[in-house]
Amino acid sequence: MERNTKQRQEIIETLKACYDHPTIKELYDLIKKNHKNIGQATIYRTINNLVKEDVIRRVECPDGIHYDYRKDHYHFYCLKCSKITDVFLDNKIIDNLLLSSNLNNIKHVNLVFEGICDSCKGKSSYEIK
Amino acid sequence: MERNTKQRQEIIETLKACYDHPTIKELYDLIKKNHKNIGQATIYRTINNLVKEDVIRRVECPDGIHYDYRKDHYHFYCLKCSKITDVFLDNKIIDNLLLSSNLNNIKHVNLVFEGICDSCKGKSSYEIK
DNA sequence: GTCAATGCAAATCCTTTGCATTCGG
DNA sequence: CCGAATGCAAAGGATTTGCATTGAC
Repeated sequence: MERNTKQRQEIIETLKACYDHPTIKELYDLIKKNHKNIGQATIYRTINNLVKEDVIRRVECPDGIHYDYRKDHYHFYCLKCSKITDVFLDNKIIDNLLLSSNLNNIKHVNLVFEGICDSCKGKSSYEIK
Repeated sequence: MERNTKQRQEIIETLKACYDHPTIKELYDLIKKNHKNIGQATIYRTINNLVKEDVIRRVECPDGIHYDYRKDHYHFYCLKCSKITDVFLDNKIIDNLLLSSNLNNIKHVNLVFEGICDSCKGKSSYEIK
């Protein structure tokens, strides 16, 4: 169905090579380096398609939407420095969660732990960004 | 610290009376009915303050940010009709989740189950909005 | 009386759309 | 070739900001 264009390939490859959960703007800036006349409408359209096709994942955070190529884990968001880190959970834990929710037909569990990361822990007064 | 202004009261009361997770625009339209010259900048500023003060909660969904006055539960989002419903989970389940995440200093767990709701279940071809 | 909060308008930022052109199948 | 995807520019929304004024304390 979807055409395997240069742009689509580049977007997927860039996100795959990227372990730090870029926003769409960050992704656009990264891709611009290699492919300098890609249009931002292409990024928006392609990213939205990839999410619908379940090729990539949206990570919904307090500071906006980030994207992740990998889909086998969940996330931690630091309320102080906004850093996102991967959280790997046992399947059994998620099964338990689904079981006790009494829901069915769940396609995806959007799970973000929010708190203060270790390196921010020691620092003085924090402000939620 | 924060002044208890008419506008702030009205925003809190409106959200408290509201069980359907409004977006900021929906909240603005609701409040306009009673308080017709409130400025939208006030809504934005106040809502953001209330989130920081942990008085209200952001609900991050595929179709954008919704707000909830109540904080004792989680959410289900229907990928077909975009309806949000409350999901109550036993504290033990969340404790387990936190325990197996190996994280500490977690202030809040943002948890949204995404899937197809019962009333959309029967319907034909669905498209993720 | 003071200063934080408000209302208004403008500015800014983010995302989508229209359309002519390109290019994958 | 054909039609879906692209690039560009403009439109459309959403959110923030500057500033004079108001009102909570």
